[in-house]
Amino acid sequence: MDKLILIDGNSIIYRAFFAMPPLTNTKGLHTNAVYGFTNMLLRLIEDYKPTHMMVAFDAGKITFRHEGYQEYKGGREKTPRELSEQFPLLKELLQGLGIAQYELSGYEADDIIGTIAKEADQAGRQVLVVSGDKDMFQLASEHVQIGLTRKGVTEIEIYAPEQIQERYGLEPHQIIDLKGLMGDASDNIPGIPGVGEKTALKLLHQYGSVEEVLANTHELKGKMKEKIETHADDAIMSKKLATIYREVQLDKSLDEMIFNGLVQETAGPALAKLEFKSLLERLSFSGEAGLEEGEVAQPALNVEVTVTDKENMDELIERLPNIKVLHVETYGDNPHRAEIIGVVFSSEDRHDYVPFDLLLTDQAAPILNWLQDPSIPKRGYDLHRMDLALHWHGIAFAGVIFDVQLAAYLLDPTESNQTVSALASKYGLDSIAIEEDVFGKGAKYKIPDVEILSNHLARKSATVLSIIPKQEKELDETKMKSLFHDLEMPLSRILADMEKQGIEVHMSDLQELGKEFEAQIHRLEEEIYSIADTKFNLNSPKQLGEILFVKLGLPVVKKTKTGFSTDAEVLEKLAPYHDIVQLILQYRTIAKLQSTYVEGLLKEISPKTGKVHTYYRQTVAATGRLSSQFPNLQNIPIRLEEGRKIRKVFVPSEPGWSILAADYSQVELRVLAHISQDKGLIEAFTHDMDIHTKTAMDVFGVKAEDVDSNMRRAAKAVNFGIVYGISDYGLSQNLNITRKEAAKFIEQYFEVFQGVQQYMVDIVKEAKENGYVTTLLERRRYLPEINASNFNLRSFAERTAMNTPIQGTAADIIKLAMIHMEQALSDKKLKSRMLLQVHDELVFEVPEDELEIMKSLVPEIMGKALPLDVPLKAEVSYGGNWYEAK
DNA sequence: GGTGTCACG
DNA sequence: ACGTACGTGACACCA
Repeated sequence: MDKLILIDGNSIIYRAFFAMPPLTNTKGLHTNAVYGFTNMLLRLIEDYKPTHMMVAFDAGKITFRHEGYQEYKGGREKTPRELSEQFPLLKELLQGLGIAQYELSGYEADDIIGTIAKEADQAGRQVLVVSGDKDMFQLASEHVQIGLTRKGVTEIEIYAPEQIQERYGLEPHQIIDLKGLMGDASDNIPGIPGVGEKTALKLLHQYGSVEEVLANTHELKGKMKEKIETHADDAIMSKKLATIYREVQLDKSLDEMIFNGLVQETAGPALAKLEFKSLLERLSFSGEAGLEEGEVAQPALNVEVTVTDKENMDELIERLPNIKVLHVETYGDNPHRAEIIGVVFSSEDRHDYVPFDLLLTDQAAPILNWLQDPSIPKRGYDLHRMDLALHWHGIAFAGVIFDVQLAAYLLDPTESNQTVSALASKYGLDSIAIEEDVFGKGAKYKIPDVEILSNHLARKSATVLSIIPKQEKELDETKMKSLFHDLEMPLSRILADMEKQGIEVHMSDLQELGKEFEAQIHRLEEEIYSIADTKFNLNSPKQLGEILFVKLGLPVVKKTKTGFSTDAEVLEKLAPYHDIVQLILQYRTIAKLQSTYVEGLLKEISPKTGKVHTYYRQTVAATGRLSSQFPNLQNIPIRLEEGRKIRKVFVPSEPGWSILAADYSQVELRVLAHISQDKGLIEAFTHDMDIHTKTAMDVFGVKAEDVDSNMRRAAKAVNFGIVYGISDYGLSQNLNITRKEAAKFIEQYFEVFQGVQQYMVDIVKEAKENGYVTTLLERRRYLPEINASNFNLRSFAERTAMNTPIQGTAADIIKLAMIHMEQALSDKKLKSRMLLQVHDELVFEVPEDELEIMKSLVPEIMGKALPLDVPLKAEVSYGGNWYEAK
């Protein structure tokens, strides 16, 4: 039995546009409407399994309806540019998916649909018309149903004549009479003024049609009669306008609409081009009935996998010289604690899977030697993680030269989905299963049978292998080859070494500190409960809000999505009203220290080493910075004394050694001075002036000795603001002043630092032209929203354009310094070890006899990391623990 | 899993 | 008029 689906393309893309949140691809094209459309399309295909499909579009602006009525569809909002640019995208996608589309000059989509539906109906074929427009109801019949989109777009509601009867008490053909009487504001169809749906329905239930209503006006009375009589012509014309023309001369046959499922070869690339990754993944692996549980549908990808056992291991050993890609499959988020499931060794024509246990047998020794030989180049995806996992299993992995994840990060640092599966889509390669489908997620994680497992891992490894040349080309085109090979790749080795080394935490001291915090927490809790006269969960913002704003009736300063805001900023403002507030602030401070820095840190101490081994992530921060996890050692307290004490438990791992820390002084502002070439800023740093005081002098026009603490504080905030991509609103919030005052500060600042102002203008312009910004070392960040018509999105992108080159260049610089530092330590055969990086600070542990040399070596190397037009300065300090190194 | 809060640069 | 400072990660709630 034939089943036709006819889609009103214009209507659905409109609905989709307004139903979907904004969405742009990396090229800055809006794709939300196409995305919504596609989602709906896939759902339709799944649910209705059509044999024929066609999407109709309006063609041109003037249709035959305008011949009689110029104002038809007048008064409509102009189609937003964000939508109009999506029409060609949709049409191209449909072509790729293998779905017929049709438009005919002078006709609207519904006329085409009406004509086809009529023919199909007469032939007895089942038809589903999909639209967001109720006008389509007039087409309903025994064989023709109308699918009307609901609130969103993916949900559709089916109307057969019975449902229309139920809803309006009308036959489908009477829908045009309804429109004739009540009109349609969105199409500028007038109808009869003052007649809405209710009146129109009443009249139609009585008389049946517009003509009959007009013939019987004598039976009506009052205003109604008058209006209908004076607007009789309008009603007739409106009915005509609402009538779908069903006699269009079509030059398209039913055969051209045959739908045999999506055309895999072209659908993949078309979806990939739009960067619809989730759809790509969904398409490849769903809706294919008949799979056993745990089995994953795999589209054709020529991968043969050999599962290694004792008998055939020698084959693999012989092939080792040909291996191009290595994949170590791990389980667990924290690579220091990850289990290793197995390893794949890939060359173009063969993939060997080795279960990890087998790798630890004597027979596998040559394989281990291969893994540990630094002169043998290794390529793969996330080698950093593999290295750590192997390390804790006693294998000293070496020789990495190309990491696909790291390359993917440089090519688009804002892409959060960098899985091999996502990269396969990006490069239009045969898709591979997503991890969740193979292993299950969370508690349901289960390693599948070796057959499925080895096949999946081999496919992954094969994909990695074919991605490498594509990335090499792209890195070349984007001038990031050197950044990749000379900076990020070597850095990944250094980070892994720092992480393996770890930093010692004095456990019993930390526990002692925990006891002190515990006592304070207890005391504060008691006091707070007694003042509040009730016990409640102090850690629950909801319950706390209830106490403060309902029970105690304190003024509400700020609201969150879910209720009252109780953050520190709010509590500071409430402090004068009630004694309880200060106590809550203290409680919050100590509770944070206790849960995150005492209990949290204790949990992370390795029983094996007595140290914490953080994991630096090199592929998450959009600006090029590192991030730190398990535990995060980049946010250990320092600003408040209570918290700063935590630093005392970070100690050297060998007796007699010291902790030495060196931090860059004002790197970001120095970078800004260099990039902007601002004369005043360069001058200030050349003479190593206190930059905030200098800013205060210039902005407020006073002498150095007349800068008071308030002026310096304001100047400091302005400097921060500049680095963040300043806005008067942001500055006013930070300084607690009015927006006008903030704007005045900014104006004065730019008056003095005109080079900075020019930079801000230029960088935004550059971003708008290129679609991206870069750092000094050519690190790149795309800003697809830089030309958005939405003010917020655009402003955000503009601030990012100002900030990223600054923050990113600072990140480049310290990464360079780390590479130079590691080189120097090894050249000079020093025993000192680099342990931590905190954005602008490096932390070492240093033996007694190297203190002197390190005190001068570290700042020297940091200072020379990258020559700028202003000096770079690093300040060094040391002591028996991290607290004392201040 | 999302939200609020807070620690750092 | 619009309403956010830039970049992260961890913890505790709560549905």
